[in-house]
Amino acid sequence: MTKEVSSQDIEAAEALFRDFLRDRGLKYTPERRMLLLEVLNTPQHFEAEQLLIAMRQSGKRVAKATIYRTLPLLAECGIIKQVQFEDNLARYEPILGQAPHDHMVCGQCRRIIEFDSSEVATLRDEIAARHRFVAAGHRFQIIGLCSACSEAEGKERPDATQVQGEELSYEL
Amino acid sequence: MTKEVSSQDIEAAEALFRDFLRDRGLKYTPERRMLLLEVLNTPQHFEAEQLLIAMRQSGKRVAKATIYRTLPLLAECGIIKQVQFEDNLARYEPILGQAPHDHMVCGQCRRIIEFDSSEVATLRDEIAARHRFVAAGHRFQIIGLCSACSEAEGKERPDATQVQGEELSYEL
DNA sequence: ATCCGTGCAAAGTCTTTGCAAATTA
DNA sequence: TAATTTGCAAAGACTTTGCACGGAT
Repeated sequence: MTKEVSSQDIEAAEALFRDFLRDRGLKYTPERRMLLLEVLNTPQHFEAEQLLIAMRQSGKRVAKATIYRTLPLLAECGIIKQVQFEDNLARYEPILGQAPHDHMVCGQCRRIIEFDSSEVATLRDEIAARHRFVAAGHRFQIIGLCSACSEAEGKERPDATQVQGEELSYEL
Repeated sequence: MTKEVSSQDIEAAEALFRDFLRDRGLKYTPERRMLLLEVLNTPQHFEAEQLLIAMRQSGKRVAKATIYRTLPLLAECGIIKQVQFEDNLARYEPILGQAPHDHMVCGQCRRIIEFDSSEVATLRDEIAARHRFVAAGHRFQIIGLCSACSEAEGKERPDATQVQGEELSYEL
């Protein structure tokens, strides 16, 4: 279930990032490139720490400070996006070729299910318009119980394998 | 523009909190009572620090640790609710007699506008059902520009007074 | 050559925790 | 009386920052 990233996507991302940096008088350093590649390889949400560990395992060494300094840049140029869950922790997710989506979080097993956000965006724009507000984006999250947990109601936590359907789901 | 809290509301809240505590073998201490009252008096969002300062000004002294320990209790019994904005800071808002609402945040002036969340809840339930997910709640936020800021586009930050309409709005 | 970036460690924020003394039920 | 709370300070988790050296244009 690993998200595939084509070499085309990688090139596009690199071009995007490089141009973004150049336009601001910033440099495309090996560290930034390594981070970009690592991020593109990350199937889902991640936080600074996880990225650091993953990189160490592939022998790519960067200081944590560099990660903290680079993530905002990647977010600003639209390669990744910050997402918030209950724990107030800075998480990010790659969004480059991804269709806009929001998340459903199971309060029991912490499983996260993504769903297309177009309807939400439509409603968002309607509501915003009513208040003479110009919507640029939104943050939406449904909290509840996934099918497995609502069926198990009261029983022990079902293990992840028994519920993997065709749905894109993963854990916090 | 201060939200009025009737003595009835206060009594109801106290009863709620007291019962909640009793049911769990916890005690209704003067500190918890002071915090409850202070929270009910807070018109909008607040964070631990603000609460502490507000209380000091009214001569009510409690340790910050007590605040951090009490807020989750008030949230658990439905008197307040945690809300998240961009900065990953623990904010809360009183929700006792309030109609469910979500927020619109102006990325320019940080003004926050509340809006009824019933439509969002409806859409949420539809989406959840499609994924065999049982929705218990949601977190929704529209990010964009408020009317004042979108008109001022590119100019300096409009000051809060010039845009106070009938809308409930306040700042982060 | 100049300005930017990295690493490292120190400093910051916000939040949680350990403990002894003080309270509540 | 027995168990919970509080206040205080120390500890924690996560993030930011200062600085000297190294690297990019």
